Amino acid sequence: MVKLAEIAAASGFSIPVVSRVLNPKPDRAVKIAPATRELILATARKMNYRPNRNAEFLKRGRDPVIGVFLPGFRNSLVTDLVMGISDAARNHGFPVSFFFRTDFAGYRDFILETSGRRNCGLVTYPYFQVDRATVELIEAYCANGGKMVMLNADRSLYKVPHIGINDFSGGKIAAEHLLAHGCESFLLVKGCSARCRGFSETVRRAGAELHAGAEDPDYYRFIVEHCRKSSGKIGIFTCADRMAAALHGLLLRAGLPLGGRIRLVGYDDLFLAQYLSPALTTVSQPFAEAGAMAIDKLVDLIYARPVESVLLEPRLIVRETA
Amino acid sequence: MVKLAEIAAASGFSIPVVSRVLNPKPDRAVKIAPATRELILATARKMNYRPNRNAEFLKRGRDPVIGVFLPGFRNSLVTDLVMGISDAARNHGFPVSFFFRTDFAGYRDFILETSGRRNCGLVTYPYFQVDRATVELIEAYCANGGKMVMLNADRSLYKVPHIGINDFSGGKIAAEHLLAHGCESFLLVKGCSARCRGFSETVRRAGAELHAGAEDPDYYRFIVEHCRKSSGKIGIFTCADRMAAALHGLLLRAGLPLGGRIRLVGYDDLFLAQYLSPALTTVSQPFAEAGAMAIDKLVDLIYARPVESVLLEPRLIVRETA
DNA sequence: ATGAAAGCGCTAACAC
DNA sequence: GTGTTAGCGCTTTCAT
Repeated sequence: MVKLAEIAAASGFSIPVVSRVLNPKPDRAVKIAPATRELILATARKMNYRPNRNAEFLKRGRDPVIGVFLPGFRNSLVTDLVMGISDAARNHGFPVSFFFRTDFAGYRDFILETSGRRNCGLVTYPYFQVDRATVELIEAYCANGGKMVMLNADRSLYKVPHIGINDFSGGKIAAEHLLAHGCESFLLVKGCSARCRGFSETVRRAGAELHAGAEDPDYYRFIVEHCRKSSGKIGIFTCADRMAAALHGLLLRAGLPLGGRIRLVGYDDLFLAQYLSPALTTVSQPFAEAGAMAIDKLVDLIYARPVESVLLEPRLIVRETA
Repeated sequence: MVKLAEIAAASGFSIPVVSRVLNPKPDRAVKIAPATRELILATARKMNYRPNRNAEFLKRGRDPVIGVFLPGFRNSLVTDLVMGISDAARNHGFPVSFFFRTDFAGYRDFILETSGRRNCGLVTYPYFQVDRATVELIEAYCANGGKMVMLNADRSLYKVPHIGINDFSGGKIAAEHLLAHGCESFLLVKGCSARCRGFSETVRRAGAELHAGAEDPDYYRFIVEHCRKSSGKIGIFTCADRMAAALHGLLLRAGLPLGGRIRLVGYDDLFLAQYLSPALTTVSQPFAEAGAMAIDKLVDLIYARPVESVLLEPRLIVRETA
C-alpha cells in the first residue's frame, strides 16, 4: 500500500500538497500550481496510489462505510443490486454495510443506526409505500450533512439524487411484443401501476380488448377459463415473475400450451424463469447497473461533485412462452 | 459516538487501561485488576460504547473490512448468504466488501486484491472445483497472518475453520419423505454427490428401484416417459430447484399431475419454488445462518479466540409437489 | 502556492 | 497493575 508520504518523497513536495491535489474539494478554493498538480497526479498514478479511506475519514470524524438499505427479498432483484453495488463500491475503495428490510420501521432503524455510526454516505431503496414520514426522515438526514442516493422509488417525492428504472416502458415493450406476435385479446395481472399503464395504453392504442385483475386465485381461475373458452390469440402480461410462474403451472395443468395461441410475459427475469418449461419470456430490469450507478453518484456526492438523477430502460428477454 | 477517553474519564482510569479491558487478547498475558475490569466493563456498557474499528485497525496497519468471496449466481442461496453475512457483520461493527465470482481465476484475483488492501479477515465460498492450487493460495494467505473462514466447501481439504451444510442428510430426508408417502420407484437427477448418496442409500435400504441421470434433456425425456408408462407411485428427486422447475413444466405438459402418484422434490428452496403451481416441495439449506456463523467465527479468529468448524442441517419444506 | 504542526481514536512499547 | 508516550495515514488549520 503506497501512501502519501511516498508520493511526496517521489515528487519532491510535502504531504499536505499531495493530499490537496489527490483529494480536490471543488467547494473550497484550493490553489495549486498547475505544474505541481500534473506532476503529483502523474506520480500517484505511476505508483498506483489507492487512498486509505480509513485514515482519510478518521480525521474527518466519519466512517468510510457506505450504508445500503435494500428490500429483504430472496429474489434476483436483490442479487443484481448487491452485485452491482458491491463491485462499484470496491472500485471506489469503499466497503459497504447492507441492511435488508421491507417496512418503514426498518427504514427508520436504518437511518438511526447509520446516523450513530456517522457513515460517509447512504444508498437506499425503500420498497414500502413512501409517505410524508419517510420524506421527512430523509430530509432530516440530508439537512445534517448526510449524503444519500435513492434507488427506484418515486423520484417526485424528494430532492435526493435518484436512479430509476422505467416501469412504463417495461409494460409498453411487453405489449408491443405480444401485439407483434398477433395477440388479439389481452390479460393483465396488476401489481405496479406504471407497468400497467405502459401495457394497457399500448394495447388500447392498438384497439385490442383488455382484462385486468389483481394477483389473486379467483382472477387466475378467470384467466384459465378465458383461455380455455376462447379460440383467439391471447397475450398475458404479469407485473412480476412470481405471478407468471403461478399462471404458467395453472395453464399447463389445464392442458393449455404456452408460446403459441396463448402467450405469457413476466417481469423481473428471476433466476428460475429461464429454467421453467417452456422458459418464461420476461422483462429484465438493469438492477446491477442501477446499483453501480447509485454508488458512483454517491461517491460524487461525498466529494462534492455535481450529480444528476437518471432513468434506466428495461429490456425484454424473449424465451419460449411469448 | 462515545469514545475510550470518555469511558476513561467516567471510570477514573487511563485510556490504555480501558483499551486493554475492552479489547482483550487471550494470546497476550495482560493483567488487569478484576475490580478495574468490572468497573470499566460496566461503564462501557452503560455508556453504550461501540468501538471505532477504523481507529483500532489504523494503528494495527490493517483494514477493518471483512472481505467476502461468494459464487456469482442470481439465486436465493446468494441472497440468504448476503443477508446472514451482512447482519452479523453489522452487529460486530464491521463493514464488508463482497466479491462475486465462480471460477478459480476470480478467487485468485480476490485473494490478491484483498492482500493488497490488508483486510482484517476473509469469508470465502469457492463454488468451483477446489484443487491443490486453491489450497495453496489459502494456506499462503493464512501463513501471512491472514484470517479466513470457509463456507460450504469440502472441509477435508484445508485447516481453515469451516461452516458446512450436510448434503448427505438433505438427500436422505428427501428420500424418507417420498418413502413415507408410498413411493415405490425413484428417479434421481444428479448434481451433488453427497446429496445423491444420501438419497440413493436411503432408497436402496428400503429395497426400492432407482434410476439416476444427469441434468440433461435426454434424461428429462426418459423421466417423463417413465412416468407416463408406469402406473406405480414414483418419487423424483433433483439436486437443484432449477432441475425440478424444468421437470415440473415437462411433466405438466405431458398431462402428468404432480403431488399424487408422481411426486417431485427439489433442492435449495429458491424464491420462485413457492410460486410454482403446484408449489414445489424442496430441501431448504440454512444459508443465512451459515453466513452469520461464518462472520461470528471470523470475528473470533480476528480477536484470537478459539474457533471450531460446524456442520448445519438442511430441512424439508413440504408444499404441493410431494 | 507550499510547508509545519496538530490531531482524529485507538493500540503498542515501555516505564514505573 | 497502571500510566506515559508515540504513532498509524491522512486532513486541516495556520504560517510563510
